[in-house]
Amino acid sequence: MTAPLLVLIDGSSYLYRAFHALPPLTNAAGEPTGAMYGVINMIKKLLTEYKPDYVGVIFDAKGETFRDELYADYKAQRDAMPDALVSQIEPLHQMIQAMGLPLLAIEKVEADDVIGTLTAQAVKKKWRVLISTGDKDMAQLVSPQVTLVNTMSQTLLDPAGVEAKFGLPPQQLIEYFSLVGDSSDNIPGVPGVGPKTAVKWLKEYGTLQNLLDHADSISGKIGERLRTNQSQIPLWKTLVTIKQDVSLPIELEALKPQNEDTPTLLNLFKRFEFKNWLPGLEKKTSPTPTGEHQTHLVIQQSAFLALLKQLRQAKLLVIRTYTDPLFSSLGSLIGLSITFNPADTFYLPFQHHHQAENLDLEESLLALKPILENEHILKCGYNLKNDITVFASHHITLSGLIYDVLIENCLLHGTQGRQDLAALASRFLQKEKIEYEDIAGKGQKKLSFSQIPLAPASQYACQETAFIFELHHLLFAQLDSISTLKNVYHTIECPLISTLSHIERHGVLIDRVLLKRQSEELEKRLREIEQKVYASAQRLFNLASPKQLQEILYEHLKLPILQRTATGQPSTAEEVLQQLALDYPLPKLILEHRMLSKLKSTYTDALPLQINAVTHRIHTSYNQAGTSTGRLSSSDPNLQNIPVRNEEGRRIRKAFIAPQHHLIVSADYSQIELRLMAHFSQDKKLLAAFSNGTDIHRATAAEVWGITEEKVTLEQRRQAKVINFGILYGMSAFGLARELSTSREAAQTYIDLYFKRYPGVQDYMERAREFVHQHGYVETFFGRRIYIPDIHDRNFQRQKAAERAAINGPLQGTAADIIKRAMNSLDHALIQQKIPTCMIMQVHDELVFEVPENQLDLSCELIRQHMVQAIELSVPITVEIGKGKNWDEAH
DNA sequence: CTGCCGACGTAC
DNA sequence: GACGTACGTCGGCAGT
Repeated sequence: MTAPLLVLIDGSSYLYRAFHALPPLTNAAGEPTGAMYGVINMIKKLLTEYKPDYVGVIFDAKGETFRDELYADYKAQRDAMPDALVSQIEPLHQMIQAMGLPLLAIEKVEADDVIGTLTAQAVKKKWRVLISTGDKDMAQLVSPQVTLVNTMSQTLLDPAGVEAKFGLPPQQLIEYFSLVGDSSDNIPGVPGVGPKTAVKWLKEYGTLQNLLDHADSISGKIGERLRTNQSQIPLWKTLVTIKQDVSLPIELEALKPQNEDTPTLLNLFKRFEFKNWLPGLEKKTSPTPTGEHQTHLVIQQSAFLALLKQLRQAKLLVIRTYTDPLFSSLGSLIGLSITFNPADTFYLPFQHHHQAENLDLEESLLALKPILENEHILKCGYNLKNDITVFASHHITLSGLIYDVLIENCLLHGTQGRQDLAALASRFLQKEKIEYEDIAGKGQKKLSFSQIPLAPASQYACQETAFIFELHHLLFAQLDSISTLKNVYHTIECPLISTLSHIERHGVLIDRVLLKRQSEELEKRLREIEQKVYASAQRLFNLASPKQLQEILYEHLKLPILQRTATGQPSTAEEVLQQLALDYPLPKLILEHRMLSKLKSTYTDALPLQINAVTHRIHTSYNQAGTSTGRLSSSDPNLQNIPVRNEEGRRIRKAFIAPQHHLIVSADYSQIELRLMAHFSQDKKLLAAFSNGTDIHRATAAEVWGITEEKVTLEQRRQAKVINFGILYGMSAFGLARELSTSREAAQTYIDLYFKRYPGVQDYMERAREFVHQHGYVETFFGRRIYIPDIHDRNFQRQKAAERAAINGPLQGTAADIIKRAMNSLDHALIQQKIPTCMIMQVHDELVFEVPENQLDLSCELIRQHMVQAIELSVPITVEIGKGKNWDEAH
């Protein structure tokens, strides 16, 4: 029987070498991956070649070690680790652990000393040891039982090898390095003494001590050097000696390789796109088990009753409703899938077209209602807002709403990539979901859910529910480990789900007739402009086509090309046409046409088509998981980009009306992001300006131009406003210059002056940049993370853009958190106090309400209070409230 | 006919 | 190249 083999891998040394030796690979998301790849590749080779009985992968832990304490300059020559390397450490550790390999990173102990100690312990047990490192210092550990291997250069070092390489046996290497020094650790040794001299001396005198005892007899300049440095040599010796007796929190026997955690490893390899290793792993994970969970199609009354019994005892129910897309969330329930353990999933058909096989909808819902409304039975789902709305239309208030895997994923992993259930299942469970198209078909003959035969429908629904259960299990464990995110989930996002459902369901009343009239008027004006344009250009063409317009302007009429689009085409964007309009007549007409056709196509024509036939209202959809910063987005239709900035556009808002005896109330946070900048930066001047309640743009103008506030002209105030907005977005001199139509130099002067007056703001920006480089995300006041993966992009411009996103992120994100908190507490208060005021829209820093006339003052006061109380900052929060018969008047 | 992308424009 | 976050419409083009 041969002695057990222990392989010790110097992870830090390889990580560093791989990072510098390999090309800077990244994945599609821009995360650097090269060093991880190199290290894992090396480990795999090593394992295949030596098949060790025990393995340890050792890394330096963060922080100082005894060597730093002994010698302040230890490794002082080394640059700070580059971000692109730092970011690879954590995932690399995860991979190694997922491979089942024991990983050691022990605080205050260097990897070398851990390796030395483990080696000594193994030698005592008569094990064989193979140390895999790129570091030549380790040669001092070599003995008949201990061999060194440099896996990158494929060289082995046994005692004979050491002798051949250094000219000395391993046991003399410590004294050798004490004399020669080690430039990679910033240990100088004796200046002037290199390998040759050191070997000569040690051969002649045997030991370092004997050499020092005879230091006087060494002649020449080199002898003098030895004598002057004599006192330092013991320190060098301590520093270069690898310790073999540190105390370790682990036994040698614990270094047995464990089973590989294939799913986790597969996740990591997928994320970092280590594609050549995926096939091997995928073979190991069992193929998608459609039969893994038992699906129960519940059509018998007896089966339904038995299920009810089990549901009542459940702690957590995963549910998912199915409706026909035509009626969407306001429509009625076609079926319901439900599970309390992923091994058994149930599908309850209510309105499928095979009528004989449906459960009775009314009767079943009546029986399910107490369970669905029971707050103590927690509910879990995917995009629960939809399910809440469906149940609400059946007079069921889904309660005990805790877990939405869509939102869990969004908080934990950001909004990158697809977030649909199929994508999450593939990404986190390595399971492929049945495509909806596979059961419903596509194109013309696409079936609505109620038309799909019962068997595939229930198979599909049960699989989804089982996946949601498993995803929740996985994602919640992650969420649970990050208390700040868990807090954001429970205090902000989770209550917001039902708040949004309320807003969407209530909808907004629209004056259809007014929009119709506006469309007709716009149509007329557009025709007139078109005729003029065709006359002027001497051609007929499609004004709405940038391509055709570009041909007319730049080829036919030969106007100067002032700017090009991202793809290199001559631009016809507004800004460019504004310029051209100064010298030519046509661009001005086109601009007017652009504005009017935008209004018509996007608003006056499109909005009426979105009016619900039953409620006569528009029911937008708010997406809670759609933006990186935590803002909501709105779609179908988007009510967050209704025009307001010019009179022409504002007419659209006149069509957003209150019903009889009601008014529209609009409440918006005043300068919320600049106030947050004041709070985050704690800049004295900015704090003071807000505390004094002065006009912030006027105050900024006064600071930048060095005048008193009274002397600020309207033009200066306007420019200061542009500067303030630019600051929030990290705008450059170039951007500011363009915005103010001034020179780059002048803009740079403004920026310099701004930072001089508000130094705290500059500090804030620098802190944000630093934070994002270190963590890959930034945080809001309440602890939400805004993930900025581009910060690791090798493309300089993208990295700069990522820094700007990092500056803006905490401001935009905290503002989003604040208004969400206000929405939740208002929604709750209005329901609790049975006030018939309804929240009907959110536009980032504005909330819009429909208020009965007789409740006006009370409601406005309530709204203001809840909005103001949503956060406590170093500066006051102010809310501006307007009222009117329509949204335009309410401003 | 359908789906995707670029260009443009609207909001905060 | 140069200002952060969204969504909708249109034309154009490649595919069915």
